[in-house]
Amino acid sequence: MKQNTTIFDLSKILNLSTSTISRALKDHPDIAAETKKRVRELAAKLDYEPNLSAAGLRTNNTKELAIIVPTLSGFFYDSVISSIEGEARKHGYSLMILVSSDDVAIEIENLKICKQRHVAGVLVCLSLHTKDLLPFIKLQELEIPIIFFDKVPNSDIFPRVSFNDERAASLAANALIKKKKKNILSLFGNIDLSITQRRLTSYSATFNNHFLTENDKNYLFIEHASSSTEAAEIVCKYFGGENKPDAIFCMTDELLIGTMKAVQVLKLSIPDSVGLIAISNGLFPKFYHPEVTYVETSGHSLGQLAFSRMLNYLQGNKENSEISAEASLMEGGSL
Amino acid sequence: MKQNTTIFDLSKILNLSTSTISRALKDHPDIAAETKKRVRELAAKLDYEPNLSAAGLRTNNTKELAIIVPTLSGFFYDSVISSIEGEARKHGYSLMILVSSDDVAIEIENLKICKQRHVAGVLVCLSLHTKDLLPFIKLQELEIPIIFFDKVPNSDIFPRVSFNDERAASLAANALIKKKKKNILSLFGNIDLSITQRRLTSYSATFNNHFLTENDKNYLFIEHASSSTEAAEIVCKYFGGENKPDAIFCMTDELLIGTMKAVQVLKLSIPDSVGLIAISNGLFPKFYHPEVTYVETSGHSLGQLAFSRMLNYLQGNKENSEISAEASLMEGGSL
DNA sequence: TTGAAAGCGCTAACAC
DNA sequence: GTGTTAGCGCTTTCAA
Repeated sequence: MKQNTTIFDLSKILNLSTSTISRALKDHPDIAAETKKRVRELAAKLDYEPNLSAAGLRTNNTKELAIIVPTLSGFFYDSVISSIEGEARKHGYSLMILVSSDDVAIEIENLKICKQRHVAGVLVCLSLHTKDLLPFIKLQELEIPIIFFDKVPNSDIFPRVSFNDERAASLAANALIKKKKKNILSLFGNIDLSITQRRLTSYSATFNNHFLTENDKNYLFIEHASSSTEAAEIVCKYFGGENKPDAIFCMTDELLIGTMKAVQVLKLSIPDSVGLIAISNGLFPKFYHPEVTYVETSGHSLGQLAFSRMLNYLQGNKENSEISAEASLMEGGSL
Repeated sequence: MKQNTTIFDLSKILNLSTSTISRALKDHPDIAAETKKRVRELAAKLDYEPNLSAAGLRTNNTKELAIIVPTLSGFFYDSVISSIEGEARKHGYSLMILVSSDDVAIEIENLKICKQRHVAGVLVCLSLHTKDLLPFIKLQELEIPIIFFDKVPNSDIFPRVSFNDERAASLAANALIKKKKKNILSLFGNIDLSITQRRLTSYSATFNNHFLTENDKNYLFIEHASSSTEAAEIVCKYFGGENKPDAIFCMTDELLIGTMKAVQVLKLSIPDSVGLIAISNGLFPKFYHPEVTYVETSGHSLGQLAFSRMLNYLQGNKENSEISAEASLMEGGSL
């Protein structure tokens, strides 16, 4: 086995001390330019790379971040992770990935791993049923910053980054109002989730406010589905009946996929026989023809925002507010 | 700041040496059961967790794996990573994620990070245009095992795990032959990629072999597209003409997505007016109605296989062969 | 401008 | 069955 070159090897060859080598490699101002040059050249020649375990042990700065997500194979977290990984590398951090599978026990295990590895920080999207924040608080007490993103706790002792769900939902509602849709099948996710509650409340309120002032009426058929299959079934049911909706709203990409499958089954023509709008990451709407009009809640932006807050925090700016990533309407041809 | 509990803290409280603590926590046979119990109880009480940087430095075993992928936001690598992360955690390993963005320079930088972090092993899917294997060889010389998956080098000094592309393509071809399709629009990816070449060669050969013995004829329209948009354009072109194909074959999910968009534009009825088959990860075919018949090349299986080879390698079984994950036909209703 | 020395937390050879 | 000790590779204080 070829041995790894260490700072000690370099010091012997150059007749310098290990501290000089260390400083030279870090471009420390005390070291003579000539010395730095010699050190750097030899380091390059011998393929020297610092051992980050050793440095991390010594300085208690591992330059490693962790991200905990409920799942990977969705259509969302991959884009968040991708965006954070890129930013992290730019700033000299590596990214460890931990999947909780929406299981509280695994989530706690993952936090333990973060502690064992002395990560510099953790980005967390809460699992579906996390109630107890104590494990997170304990980690924070050890000076490991936690930034919550997407599914964030209702607690102002943590920095949080999420979407402006209220605004996303009202943007969609306004788009439907503008198109004078009257019978709108409105598909929401599991009602127990706070994201569903926020989106639903704002969505309903937007319609109510409008029809209070306008001398007009419309009907919202609010339904809840927790999978794309369920969404498809609901759509089929509504379009099998007499009073067919003139528009469909989908709260998530998952529901959109189910809806579009039903649209194919029913051979509905979009937007002629029925209009369609969704809240989406932005990927799937482009896979259909006509492309689906959607309110964008982009994983990429959320990732950027989460990472920049992490960086701020690491630099000492420890603000614990919740910040929202903006949502905006993207016109396809479906409404 | 609350200090982290160390083995030294435990040793002082229990009046034992650090080595006894260390051994007790590792369930070393030399240590008395009673001692182990006392140590474990105190450790639990004080929330002791080992510092893996320190252990890694000492033993040169970081219990951390890295995975390098060309991209995350596809429809494939997320499932591979998800599967590997799960297995890795089960076996006490963490997973660091590195994205190369199909950029050779970033790929090399990523290997440097692996070296700096002294990872226990690296799982690599090559970037599109990697030619020089030297950086990988150097890493292997440092006793950091590398398992290539999916896009693997043509070099038998590394363990490799990939799909049996020849078999996947011939399965698809045989399904088309069985349905007596005569005019098949066959969409392949970029011809420069070895995966395209393997799939195309086997696909064509399967048809040729069949029509040598049968007194029958058919026409393959072989086209290459490097994006879903291009695929959609090609499909539209063919169905705008006179001699419309009676089936479409898509080599990847990306091409399938483009094809399905074109199908919606053209309002083609599947499978009545045109049959459809793809080689796919298995996710997208389920999003359409009827569900698309496909040959499955599952990211999940590939991940499992890659991890198990890594584990073998770490346990000393250093075999450098290429192993194939099987492909199998999944019947939807599209052919 | 450079060096000596201590120590981060852990493990393991060796001693008892 | 337990303790002593050295050392993994690095950073950093203090001294020269």
